Amino acid sequence: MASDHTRSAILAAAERLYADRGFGDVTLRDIVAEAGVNLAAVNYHFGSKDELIAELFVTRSVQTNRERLRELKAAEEEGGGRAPIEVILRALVGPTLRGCLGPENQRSTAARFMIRASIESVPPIRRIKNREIDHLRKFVGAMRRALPERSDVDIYWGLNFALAMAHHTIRESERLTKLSEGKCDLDDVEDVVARVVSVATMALTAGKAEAKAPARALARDAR
Amino acid sequence: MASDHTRSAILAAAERLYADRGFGDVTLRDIVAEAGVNLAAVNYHFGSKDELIAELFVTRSVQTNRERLRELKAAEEEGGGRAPIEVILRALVGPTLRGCLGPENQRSTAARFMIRASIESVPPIRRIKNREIDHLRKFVGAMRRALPERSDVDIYWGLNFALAMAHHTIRESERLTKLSEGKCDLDDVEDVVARVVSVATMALTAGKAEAKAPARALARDAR
DNA sequence: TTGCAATTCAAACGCTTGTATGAAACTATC
DNA sequence: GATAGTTTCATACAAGCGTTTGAATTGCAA
Repeated sequence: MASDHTRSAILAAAERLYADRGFGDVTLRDIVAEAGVNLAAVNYHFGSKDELIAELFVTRSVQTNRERLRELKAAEEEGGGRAPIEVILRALVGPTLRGCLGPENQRSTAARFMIRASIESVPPIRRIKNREIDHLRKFVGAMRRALPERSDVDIYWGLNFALAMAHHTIRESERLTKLSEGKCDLDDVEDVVARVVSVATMALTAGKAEAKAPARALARDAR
Repeated sequence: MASDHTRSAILAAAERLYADRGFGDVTLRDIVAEAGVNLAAVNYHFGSKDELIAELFVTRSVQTNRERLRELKAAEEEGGGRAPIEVILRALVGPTLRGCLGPENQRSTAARFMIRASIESVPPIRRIKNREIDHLRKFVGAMRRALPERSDVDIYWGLNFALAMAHHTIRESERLTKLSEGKCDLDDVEDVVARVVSVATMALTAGKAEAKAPARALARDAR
């Protein structure tokens, strides 16, 4: 089994290069040069380039998913099997946003890699994302419990919009910064989380009893 | 100038192939075979592969942008220089959604091409999207006029979330259908538009006077 | 130390890609 | 109907890619 040195050097180099330059123009030769290993090592240890990318993405996304479920479970246990919708939504989008946003200079390689994965979406990554549905169903279940009078259709749309706001904000963070001339502070991650959760909560609760508080205001003072 | 036959045959074939199989695995040789023209014709008429892709995307996106601005202008003129926020948002997301969603079997090649462009985002397309900011500023202006008491930051976030919901729904329409086991009807485009507009309106008006109507209901019967 | 499996290595393979070339075939003008 | 300009064509090019090969090296167990 040796020391795994070569294997992890490849993983680290690949993640760094993909994060910096995207999947499109990073070749295996770039990766092995950065890692200081032989070209054939990639195929020896991973089988193929796609499997290398897949392993990188799987590693990072199970981390995020685990964090999501941890928050969800904690919230539901605290509430005796039923968590408030805001907290569920926060468990859904919080880990992703925290993992990908934040001050650029202190953004981890992993974070930058996941942003790339979100923007470019190469085949091996897409294949993995398609298997994420079971994971999302757990959130659907929790949301149903939190909003028993809401129709399934509304639940699905609410979930879709929550993910939409989180992922799009990550993907287009640069554009939003430019459009707003810096007025939208994407480094204040908790403010972003609060905004997304607030809007998603409104989407899910509008029309019945109206969200307890204006929701925005209460989420706001994290700032 | 001849008949332009070759040029447009290439454009049509390229759009069709990209729409069907994505940018990743369509080569120039595939395109010229489909178009029934010579390989060198692409470089003769377009200069390079990237310029061909760029021309395809520019053509389609100026169509969408023109439609957006037409709706926006009509609404503002009708309201004497100030349109209701719902109508502005509808002008923003309506054309895109109508252009990309709808029953799959009657979805135009152009629509499927734009969905691909939204998912895969190759370099020449990304370059063009980055120049879209000026276009968005016109909507920022309209939104400011509609909601003069709202801060710029809130306006930008509202715009961001509206685009997020529209684009993400397009990108992930397949996943949403699968997750909801068909309960979310993505072929009912006007319902999707109404949902996005409704949520975005709430996001932009929450905390002050509360959106006049549940917004959803009134937008609903467009169908 | 010997033997064996795991790992590393340089080199090459085979294929595909976008692009360039220069001759041939048109088209229209005078 | 010769001429000039445009467009098409077969073909080749050069580069880059992921992958494979088989020999060399290493590390560990007997």
